[in-house]
Amino acid sequence: MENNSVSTSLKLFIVLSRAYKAINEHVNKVIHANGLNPTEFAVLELLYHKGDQPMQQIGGKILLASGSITYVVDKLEQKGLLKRIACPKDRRVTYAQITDEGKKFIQDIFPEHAQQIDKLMSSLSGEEKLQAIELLKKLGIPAGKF
Amino acid sequence: MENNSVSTSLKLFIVLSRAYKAINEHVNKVIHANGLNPTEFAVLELLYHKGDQPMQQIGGKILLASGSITYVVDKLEQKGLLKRIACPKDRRVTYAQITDEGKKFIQDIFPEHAQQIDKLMSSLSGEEKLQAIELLKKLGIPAGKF
DNA sequence: TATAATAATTTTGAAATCGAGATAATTTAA
DNA sequence: TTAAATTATCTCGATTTCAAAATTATTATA
Repeated sequence: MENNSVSTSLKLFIVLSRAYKAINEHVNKVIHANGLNPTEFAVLELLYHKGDQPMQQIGGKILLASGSITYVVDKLEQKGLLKRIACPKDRRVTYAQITDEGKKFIQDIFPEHAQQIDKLMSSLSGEEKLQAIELLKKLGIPAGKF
Repeated sequence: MENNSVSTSLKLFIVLSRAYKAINEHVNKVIHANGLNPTEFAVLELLYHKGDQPMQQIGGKILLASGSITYVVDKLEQKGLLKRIACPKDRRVTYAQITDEGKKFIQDIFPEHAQQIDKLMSSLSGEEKLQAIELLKKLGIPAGKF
């Protein structure tokens, strides 16, 4: 049974992918219906919940290449949902800052977003969700080692 | 605590996304190093493990728009890893079939692929993996309801 | 049997993402 | 202090994906 661990891992990989994609598909629909794509939403939500961010850090947090950040921030700036702020201490750095309009947008959208996710996860009990969180935490972190 | 369920679900959504992306990032690197992109690999693996598939079904199984299937199948056909077979019973339908070269490719790649996934998941014990599989199964399936 | 509705695939144009290189600013080291 | 290395952002070209429309084939209906 040396093979057993590998096939269990493969199975886990498959159900992980399915679960992620299935849930995301629905979440993305709501975001899209509100005129943003998932990446734009992720950036805006980051700024809303975590405050101003240097462009570069955005890339690290939502896993996006530097060229893509410029693109997404452009889009959001064109829509008036964020603005660029030059850093006074380091002129290489530009901060992205959510605008009042952006805040209003997130405030309008977020409750629906959160509730939809809750609905999509209603097949698990509260206890099961906590179990899943613990297991997935373990799974997510150590991948950096390889 | 009416809010508690929602915030637990949000947390689960976040760790699910992180785990998926973290693992996928590494898996994709190996695939890429072998000259395919993740979508091409998914199509080829599907054909290898499940046999010939009508174009349309491929889209359903790996969650891809019809136009994208044409594109990916073109790519794989150009690389000699699959071929199109006209359906004799319904001339609207085209089957994608893996070639011998394609089979050889998967046979070469798959063990490394599987072992890498096993490594990436080594932070969980066998028992934990089985738990995670059960929980994620529950999570993945019912999303179709919404 | 025609006609209309449905279905499968392809085509097309636009959007999103990446990676590599360019530019500009800062820091380190000689 | 100058030169080299590093860092942050942006630009550009290529790839991948989608959505909508076009094409071709089949099935259902009048």
